[in-house]
Amino acid sequence: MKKHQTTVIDIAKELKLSKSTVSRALTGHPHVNPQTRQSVLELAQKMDYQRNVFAVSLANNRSNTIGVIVPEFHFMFFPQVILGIQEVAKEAGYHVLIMQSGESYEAEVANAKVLLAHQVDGVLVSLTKETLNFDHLKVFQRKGIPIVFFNRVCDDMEVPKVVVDDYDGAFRATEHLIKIGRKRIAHLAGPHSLLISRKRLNGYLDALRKYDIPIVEELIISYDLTLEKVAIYMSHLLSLPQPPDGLFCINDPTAIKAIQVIKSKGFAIPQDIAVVGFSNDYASDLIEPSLTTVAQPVREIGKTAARLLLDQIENGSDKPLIRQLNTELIIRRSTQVEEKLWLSK
Amino acid sequence: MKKHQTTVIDIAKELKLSKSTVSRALTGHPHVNPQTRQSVLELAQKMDYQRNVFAVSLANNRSNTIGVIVPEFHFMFFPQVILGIQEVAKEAGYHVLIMQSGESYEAEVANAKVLLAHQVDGVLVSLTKETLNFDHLKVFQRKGIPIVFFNRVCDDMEVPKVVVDDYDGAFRATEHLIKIGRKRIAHLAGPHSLLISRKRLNGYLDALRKYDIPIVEELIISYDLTLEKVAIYMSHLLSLPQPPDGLFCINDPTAIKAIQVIKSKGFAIPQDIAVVGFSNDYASDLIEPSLTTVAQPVREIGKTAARLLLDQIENGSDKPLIRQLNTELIIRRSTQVEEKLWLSK
DNA sequence: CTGTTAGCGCTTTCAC
DNA sequence: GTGAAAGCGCTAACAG
Repeated sequence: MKKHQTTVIDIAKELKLSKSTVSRALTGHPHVNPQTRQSVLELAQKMDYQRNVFAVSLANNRSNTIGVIVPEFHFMFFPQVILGIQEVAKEAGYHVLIMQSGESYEAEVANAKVLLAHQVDGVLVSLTKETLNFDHLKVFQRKGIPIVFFNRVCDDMEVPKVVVDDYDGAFRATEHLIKIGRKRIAHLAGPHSLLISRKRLNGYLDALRKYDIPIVEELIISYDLTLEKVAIYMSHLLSLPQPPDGLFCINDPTAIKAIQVIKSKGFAIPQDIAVVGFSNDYASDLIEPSLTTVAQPVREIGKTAARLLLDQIENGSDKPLIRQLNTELIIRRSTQVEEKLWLSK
Repeated sequence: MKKHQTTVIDIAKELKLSKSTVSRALTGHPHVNPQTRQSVLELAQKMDYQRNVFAVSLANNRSNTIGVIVPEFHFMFFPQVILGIQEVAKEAGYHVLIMQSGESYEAEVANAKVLLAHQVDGVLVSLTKETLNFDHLKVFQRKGIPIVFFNRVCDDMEVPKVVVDDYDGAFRATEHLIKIGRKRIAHLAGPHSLLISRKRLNGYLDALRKYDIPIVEELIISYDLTLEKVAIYMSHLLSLPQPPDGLFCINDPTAIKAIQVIKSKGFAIPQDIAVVGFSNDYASDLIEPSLTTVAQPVREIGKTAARLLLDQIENGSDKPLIRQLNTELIIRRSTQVEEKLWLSK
């Protein structure tokens, strides 16, 4: 059974003070007799006193809490971003409420409601791949609760966003494949609903255009990020009369899965087909061959987004600026012939 | 700027009702005119009305929220467990507050305070590797707030716990190494502070004893799970006059790191040294050679822990039972000679 | 420096 | 079926 929790009144009675004084002592208000404060603090400690945030929030009409909504927890990307968010939030004295939507639009809507009900002072959100309607997020705007998007951003809303330069990353990844002599470069793209899919696709296309490589429709496959399907698409690509000699994947999990399929079909990487991913996942350096990929400053994304949000909360600045972080192409063995490897050591 | 949020009073005024009636209509109280309820619900919808959980919790003295404290987010284990927790909690109508301690005892203490302040109805906790004092958690008990440990459990407190059979898993992992003919089996163990380290160590020791393999002190290295150190320990082991021919690691990240070191030193896996991990991490099937490991029912751990907690919260049952889930030995190439591989296909 | 008072938004008796 | 009033625990003027 839940027992009675000790309140300021309990402490006040015990010390024959008023609850206001106790409250002041506890919150570190300046005009309190050091003696008084001392005894209040001690007694509070002894009685397991714990400020009831609900009462505080109710009284202050602010919760000192920010909410985070991410689409999934299946790979390391979002957990890492959250680490960055927590770091900044903690420093500023904010709690973080983490919600995870499991890539479901409905869950995202529900999560938004929960955060709203918890009176968060602001929200950081990365959309699910299903999200096409944004009413549940516009509610925050209407209520004047700052919102910042990161990674999977919403194009329809004029709020700050933190992204990496997906276009540029994809461009350079593709350019790298071209520079090592690949001519038939396939692209396993993400769903069109996600802006990042479209930006990465554009980077890929423009790189081909720049180097006058023909764009072959059948080499571009857009899919819903359900990893199981990668095997199907890769088998298809590899069984084409002219299979690709290069492959750029929307993200690392996709690329890693693709590598497994390619190897199982007896193709050599990178000799027959060179592969590039996107994200620099934990596993990309572990597989054989290690994966060339576009690294994102993951933790920095979280920190930047959190800073932007806190800035809005505390200073009310709300220019809908887009903070674009840089990516870095990390070249590993999936695009590197052996000789170069020796040279670089 | 945060704007005025719509309250029951706003709705009441608009509809010329009392706030009590509005409240009753909103909460689904039986004695309300269906007509009235209908109009209240509609207006609430239209006005973006959102129940203020703080006010509700304050009035009800319960939050319908459970807290979760995990040591880290660096690998997939805890995020996956949380998925299981959320699944069960959601179904029962509870919110989940996720806190992450970054393996720091101090952060864990702070996290416990936050949860306390948020009036959680119960807590699920997995300890940091630093945690040796449990006062911050005993506070929950004193306040009558149910607590359930999982994975990294506390031996000092009489509360329900959810673990996997670490001893048995370690025993079978070691036995497997013995059965493929290994005689000098090293063990990279976790810190003694963690019960799971001790249990896995015991499983390892007992397996050796059962098969009359001498226990060699110099082959057993206990470390603090700081992955960077694995290289040092492995180099040491491999440079012994008689290097080990088998290796059992406390967890998969350790084993994966060990494999990289072993390969870089020119030893063959599994011919020179066979390796077994623990957890069946996402990456264990991706590395070369793929890692034999002890799989844990990760999501099930979360679900079981959540169910145990909800049971305590709602029915007050609080037998300090220990729920032990089974592990499964997954044999992969890090302990398998090539021939067998062909046979099994 | 400290006490008094009102009120945050909601639920919940107790009347009618 | 609905309203009035009290109270959850805390903060924040306003007096003194």
